Amino acid sequence: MKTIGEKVQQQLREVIEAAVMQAKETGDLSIENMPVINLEVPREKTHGDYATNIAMLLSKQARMAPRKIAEIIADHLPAEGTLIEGMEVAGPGFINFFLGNGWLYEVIQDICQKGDDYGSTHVGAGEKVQIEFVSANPTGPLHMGNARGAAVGSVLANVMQKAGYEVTKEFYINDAGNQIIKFGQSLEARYLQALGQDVPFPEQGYKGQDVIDLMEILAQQEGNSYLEMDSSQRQEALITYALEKKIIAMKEDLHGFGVDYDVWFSEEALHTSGKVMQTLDSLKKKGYVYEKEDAYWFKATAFGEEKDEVVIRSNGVPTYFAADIAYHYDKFERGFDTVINIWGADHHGHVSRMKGGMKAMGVDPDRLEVIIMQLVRLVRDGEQVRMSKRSGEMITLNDLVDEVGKDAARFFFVMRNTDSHLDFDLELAKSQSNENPVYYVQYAHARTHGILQQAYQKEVCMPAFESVDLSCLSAEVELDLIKKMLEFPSEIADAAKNREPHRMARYAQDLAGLFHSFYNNSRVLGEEQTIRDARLILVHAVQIVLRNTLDILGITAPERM
RNA sequence: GCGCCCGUAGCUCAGUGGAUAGAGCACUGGCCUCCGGAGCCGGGAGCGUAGGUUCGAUUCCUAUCGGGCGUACCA
Repeated sequence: MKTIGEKVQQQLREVIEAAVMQAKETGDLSIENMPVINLEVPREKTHGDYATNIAMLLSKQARMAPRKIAEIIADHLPAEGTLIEGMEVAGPGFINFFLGNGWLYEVIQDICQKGDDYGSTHVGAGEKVQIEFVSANPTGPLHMGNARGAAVGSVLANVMQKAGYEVTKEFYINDAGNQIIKFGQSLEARYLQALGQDVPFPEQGYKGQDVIDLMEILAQQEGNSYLEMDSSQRQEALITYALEKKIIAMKEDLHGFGVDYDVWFSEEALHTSGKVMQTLDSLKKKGYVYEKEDAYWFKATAFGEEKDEVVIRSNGVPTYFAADIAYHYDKFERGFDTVINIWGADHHGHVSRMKGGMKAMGVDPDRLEVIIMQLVRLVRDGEQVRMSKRSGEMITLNDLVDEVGKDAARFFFVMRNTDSHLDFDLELAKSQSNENPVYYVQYAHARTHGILQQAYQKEVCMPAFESVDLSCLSAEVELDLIKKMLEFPSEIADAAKNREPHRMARYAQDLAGLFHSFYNNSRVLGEEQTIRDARLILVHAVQIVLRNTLDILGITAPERM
C-alpha cells in the first residue's frame, strides 16, 4: 500500500528514467549506468514541488556539464499525460518539477478515510523488535535521566509500531548485585532507626527519604518482628519487602508518565535460573573465558577491546557484565530480530564490549543497537543542580509530573536529539510552563475542535469528504498544510528507521504552526458553502493528523484548554 | 593518555551531501468589534578553527581547540 506521496514520486522517477533512456538512444547522452534517481522536496518553494539531482550524478560518466545534461533530459521529458505542470533547469543542474494541485486533494480524502490509521506504514515489515529502556535501579525513585529514557523509549516504541514493526517494551530490573547489598544495609539501618535504635547509617548507603519512609511504615505496621532475625536474614527479608513495594511504585510512576511495559525482567532470575552460569560455560567452551588471579575473565581483546573484562570475581560472584551478556543473549533466544537498548551516556563504555559479548555468543552484534542518550542537566536559577541517589538530593519523576504535568514533561524530553545534552530548567518548566511548545501543539488541536464544535452548534452539517470539491483550497497556507500532512507517513517511517523519536515532536510543532497560520489567514464558518465545506474537511483532516501525532508522543489531544 | 558524544543566532535547539542554513525564548514593530490572542504577520543576528574528499560540505574524512561522559574484581 503506497502513500500518495510515494505514488507521485514513483511516477516522476519512471518519467525521468524514460527520458534518460530516450536521450541515450538518440545519442544525446552517452552513459553506461543508470544511477538511482533521487527526488527531494526543495527547501525553497520557488524551486518546485520536487527536484532531482540526476544531471549532477551523470556529469562524470557523460563528461558534460550538469546543466547541459539537465537540459537534454528536460527536452526528453513528456509534458502531457503526467502530473507535471511545469519544469525548469536551475542552480547547478537541478531539474525542478512543478505539479498541479489535484493530487494534494487526494491526500485529504486519504486522511479522512484512514482516520486513526493514517500514518501507518509497513516499512518495518513485522520485524520483531525489543526496546529496553529506563531499567533503573529499584533502590531509589526515578530521576530525570530515567524520565528522559522513559519518554524517548516509549515514543520510539510508538513510532516503530506505527511503522509496522512488532515492538515489545521491556524493563530490566537490577535486583541483584552490589547495589542491592547496599540497599539492604540501608534498609536495615533505617528500620532500626525507625524503632528508635541509635545505629549508624552505612557510608555508601542510599540516603533518600523514600527509604526512610518505607521503613517507618514497615516499623509501624510490623513493629519489631524483624528484630529477632540475624542481620543477614533481616536484610534479605527487608530487601524482598522493599523491592516489591519499589517495583509497584515504579510501575505506577511510569504509568502516570504514560509509559507501560510488556515485560518486566528480573536480573536475579537470571542468576537463580542458572542462565548466567550457562552463558559463562558456553563462553568457556568457546575459549573466550579464562582464569587469572582467581577470577574469570572474558577475552574482550579478541573483539577489539583494549582490555579483558572480569566476569566472575575472585570471590566467586559474577559481575554485572556477566549477567548482562546472559540477559542479552536471552533476548535473542526469545526470538527478537533486533534488540534496542536506551542507555545513559554514562554507560557508553559498555556498548562495544556488550557487542563483543554477543559476537562471542554467536549473535550478529549489529542486531544489538544501543541508543546513547546524553545526560540530563538539571538547572535551577541558572545553575546546575547535582543529583545523586545516595545523597538523596534529587527531583524525582513524580515531582516533575506533579509540577509540569505529564504532557509537557514528555514533550520536553523527547523534543531533542538523544545525542544532545538536555538542560532541564526547573524554573522555566514550573513557573513558565505556558511557554512550553507542547501547549502550542495542543492548542492547535483544541482549535480544530473548536471550529468543528461551532459548526455543529450552528447546525452546519459536516459534509462527506468524498463529495466535497476541494479545489478551492488554493491559498498558500492551505497547500502548505496539505503538503505537511502528506509527509506524515514518511516522517514516521524515517523516525522509525533512524530511531529518531524527536522528529515527531518537531513534526507536531511544524504542523501546528501551519494550522495556526491557516486559522489566522482563512475563516471557515461564515464563508460561502463551497469554501466552508472544503475548509471544514481540511480542519477535520488536520485534527486527525494532529491527534495521531500526539498519540505517538503519548500526549493528550485536548478538545479545550 | 585512549575511547564515545557535542560545538549552528544573545540563550535552548532543528537541519537522511544540494540551491538564499531554520524554529522557540529574549529584544522589537504591527493584527479585522469576527471559528478561542496559549494565536498570527514583520525585523536584526549564526555553521569553533585549519586542511582534505566532491560538480557541491553545517553534513563525510583528518588535524586542532573547547565542553560533557567513560576508561573498576561498581552498575
